[in-house]
Amino acid sequence: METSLPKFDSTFSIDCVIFGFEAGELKVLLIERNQEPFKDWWALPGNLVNNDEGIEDAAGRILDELTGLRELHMEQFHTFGEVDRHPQGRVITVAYFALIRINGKKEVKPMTGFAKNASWHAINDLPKLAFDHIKIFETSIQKLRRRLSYQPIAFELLPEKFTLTQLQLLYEAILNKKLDKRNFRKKMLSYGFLKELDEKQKGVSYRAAKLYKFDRRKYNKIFQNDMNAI
Amino acid sequence: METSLPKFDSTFSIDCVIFGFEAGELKVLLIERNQEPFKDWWALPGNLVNNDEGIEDAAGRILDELTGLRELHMEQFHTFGEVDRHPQGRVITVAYFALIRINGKKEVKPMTGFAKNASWHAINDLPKLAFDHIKIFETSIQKLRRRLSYQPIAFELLPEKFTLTQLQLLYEAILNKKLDKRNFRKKMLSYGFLKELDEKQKGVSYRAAKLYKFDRRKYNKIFQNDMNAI
DNA sequence: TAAGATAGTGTAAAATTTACACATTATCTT
DNA sequence: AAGATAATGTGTAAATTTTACACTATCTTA
Repeated sequence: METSLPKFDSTFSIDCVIFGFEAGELKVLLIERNQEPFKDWWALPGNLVNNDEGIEDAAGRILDELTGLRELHMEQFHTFGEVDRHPQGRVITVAYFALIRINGKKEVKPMTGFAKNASWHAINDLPKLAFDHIKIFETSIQKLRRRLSYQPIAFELLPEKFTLTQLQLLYEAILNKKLDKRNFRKKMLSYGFLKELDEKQKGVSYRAAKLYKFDRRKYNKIFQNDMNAI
Repeated sequence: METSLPKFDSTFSIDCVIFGFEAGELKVLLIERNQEPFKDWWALPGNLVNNDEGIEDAAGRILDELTGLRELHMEQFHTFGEVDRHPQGRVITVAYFALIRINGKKEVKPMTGFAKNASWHAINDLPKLAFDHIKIFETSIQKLRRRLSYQPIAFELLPEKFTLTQLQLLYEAILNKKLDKRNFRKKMLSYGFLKELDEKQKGVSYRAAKLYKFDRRKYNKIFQNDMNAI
């Protein structure tokens, strides 16, 4: 498979680990490759960076092209630069994670022929991945966990209005451990950046929970001197 | 200065923020450039990555060439990829910080003609830096602060045998705030990874302090399940 | 042997974290 | 409409951690 492909000179690419939260599970968006090498394998969405675009811009563009998703929260987390990462030549890859509210957007449509398919996979049940993408994924989850404690990233994964139980389930999914309900709620509310709405959950067949919103303005006020955070 | 220089295609480089601790101050090693652009300016040691070397290796090599330092603790912390970072063309730079025990090695000798000089600068008193190096530096110190709380990096900056006061001064320098002596010592010792030696500080004109060593084996045992750390 | 300089030490109050269980509310079923 | 079902929402006491705070001990030098 790999021997007949042309070699290229040093190139530069971006890979994205796109996280979503659905049905109490943390998921990652993978594409099914439509090109050699690793044709038909699952992979992280990624592509080469153009010479005339900044890497942040490139990350946004690539994400859009491969998944049709735009304007997501994206953060760089590591750069991978081993010489043998790619069978066709030297590729240095800056990895980003992106956070998305899956909501209704369950269906994702690749915008290029590069990927023939894109779908969500539970992080505990990933298929075999192309290149060194499993390593990139593992690094991403470590960084995500770490940042969860000092950046308000959880709210990028939830709908605008959410219940405290949903928030807790998300924390549990990211941290991969159970949390105590009362303590979790007490702590979250104590920060003061959650705004209780006059609205309740709908469409559930049991007592509906109160909805909350993340109040970014308050968050910024509270953590402006930073170096603290959640 | 910049208009007459040739343009190059996209290239890939590494810059290092080299931290040292001396006389109670956190310092950074800068080189004085010997080439355009920014000839005679102070800059972070950095250079292009070769096509046949991994970026970790490149970081080590570049550091060695520009400063004569080897085998330092190095960690990647961010990649800078704006299109206009370099006047001669597009350069994407992976930034590393390196930690060094200044000890006797105060004199640093660049091994290439690329830098005509290298010297230590207190972080609160840096000269004007070439390119976007001040931004890289600022990012590095933020990352360093963050990592101080979950990785045993302080010990990379101290001599093998150190006093608790030295350790505290280092923490204060990195975090840029005063700490309480009794609380600091209590906390540090409570971790259990500092080994008290039967030896005392020498050459001081006052009561000599006990010396301690960082016991990495114990550290690893304590934090093997990690996600906690200091 | 006195002066100078830093090392080394303990405790109480405050704040935070942890552990833990049941009554409430809404829906659904019969 | 009564009961079953399913998740919401709530408080307290104990344990732990963090904070604030000041004096004696030890060594060197003059």
